[in-house]
Amino acid sequence: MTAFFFHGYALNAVDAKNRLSVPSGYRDTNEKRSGEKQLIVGPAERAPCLVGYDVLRFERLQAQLNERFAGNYSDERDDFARDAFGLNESLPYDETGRIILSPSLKFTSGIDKLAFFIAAGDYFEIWHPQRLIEHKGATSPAGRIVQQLLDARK
Amino acid sequence: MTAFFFHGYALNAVDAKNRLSVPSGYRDTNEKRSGEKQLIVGPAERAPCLVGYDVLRFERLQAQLNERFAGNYSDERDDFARDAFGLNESLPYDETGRIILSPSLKFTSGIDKLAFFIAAGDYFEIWHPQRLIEHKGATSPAGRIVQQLLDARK
DNA sequence: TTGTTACCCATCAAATCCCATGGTAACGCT
DNA sequence: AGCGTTACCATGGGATTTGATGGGTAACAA
Repeated sequence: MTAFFFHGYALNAVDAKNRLSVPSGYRDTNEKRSGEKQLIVGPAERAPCLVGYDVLRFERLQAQLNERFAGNYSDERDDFARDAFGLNESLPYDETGRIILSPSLKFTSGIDKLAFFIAAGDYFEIWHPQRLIEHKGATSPAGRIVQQLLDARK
Repeated sequence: MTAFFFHGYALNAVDAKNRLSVPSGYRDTNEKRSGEKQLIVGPAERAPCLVGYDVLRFERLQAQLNERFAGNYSDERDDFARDAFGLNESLPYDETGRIILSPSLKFTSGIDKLAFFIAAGDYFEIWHPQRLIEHKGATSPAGRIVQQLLDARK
C-alpha cells in the first residue's frame, strides 16, 4: 500500500473549552494511515512540545518493546512501557475535527490560546508558537513561518 | 486483527467503601481484549504498586508455566504458580465501573484516598500518588503528571 | 449483630454533539 | 483577468450525554 505522510503547518486557536481543530490535511492523512478518527498525542521526548501520531503508533511501540526487551521484564522495560503507553493520550476528534487538550497536555507544552502544528512525515508536532521561536530561533525556517502567522493574526 | 492497548492515565478517588472507578478508557480496552467486565489485579513484582490486567492474564500465565517448566514440578515451579495465581485477585466492576479494593491490595500498595492509574500497553499500574513520586522521582515523566493532577485537586 | 457486598439513585463537572457563522480558497463562467 | 458562486474549514455557543463520585438500603456472611 502507499504510504501517506503528514505535511504542512497551521496555526489554530484553542477555545475556552480547550478544543483545538486538527488541520484538515492531517485528518485526511491520519484516516488514510489508520482508518481511525482519533490521534495519539503525548509529550515529545526531545523538545518542549507535543507529538501526534496515528493510532498504529501503539502497535509500533509494542513491536519496539518486544524487539528491545524480548520477553525479559525489568525496571527498564517497565519504565519504557509506562512512558510509551501511559503518557500518550488517545484523542478522538469530532465531526468538525476538534480534539480536546487535557490539562496535562496544555501544561507540558505550555500551549494556551494558540497552537502551531508542523508536520514531520510519520508524525507531527504541536507547539506553543512563542516557545517554538525561542527554542528553534526566530530565523529558523519554522520560526519565520510562526512569526509570520502570528503577525497575520494582528 | 488489531491489538488493543491500555493507554493514558487518571487520578481517581477511593471512597469510604473502598470503591474505585476504573478509568472509562481502560474498561473499554479491557472489554475489547477479554470481553469481560472484570480485571485481574495484584501486587507488582518490581515496584510498590498494583498491576491490572484483563482476565486472559491467567491463561497467559498458565502458558508461561507450561513453557518454562514443561510439566516438571519443583519448588521453583510451585513458587511461581503460587505468586502468579495466589496473589492476584479477580475484581469485577459494577455498572458505574467501580472495583472494590481489598485490604490486602490497599496495604501492599499503600493506597488510601487517591489512586493514580497509568497504562503500559498490555497492563496498567495503580499507584499511591505520593509513592510514585518518591519512587520514580518528581521530575520523571510520570512524576510530573501526578504532581500536576494532585495540584489540580486544590 | 456487625461489617461487607450488591444494587439503586442523585449530583456535578467534563466531554460530546449539534447547529450556526464568518472567512477563504477553489472553481468556472464571461 | 475579473467576478461571483460554491465548498470547505476553523471557530463559537448552547444543549445533551457520559463519567466520576457520594450516599442509602437490602441481601449476605462471619
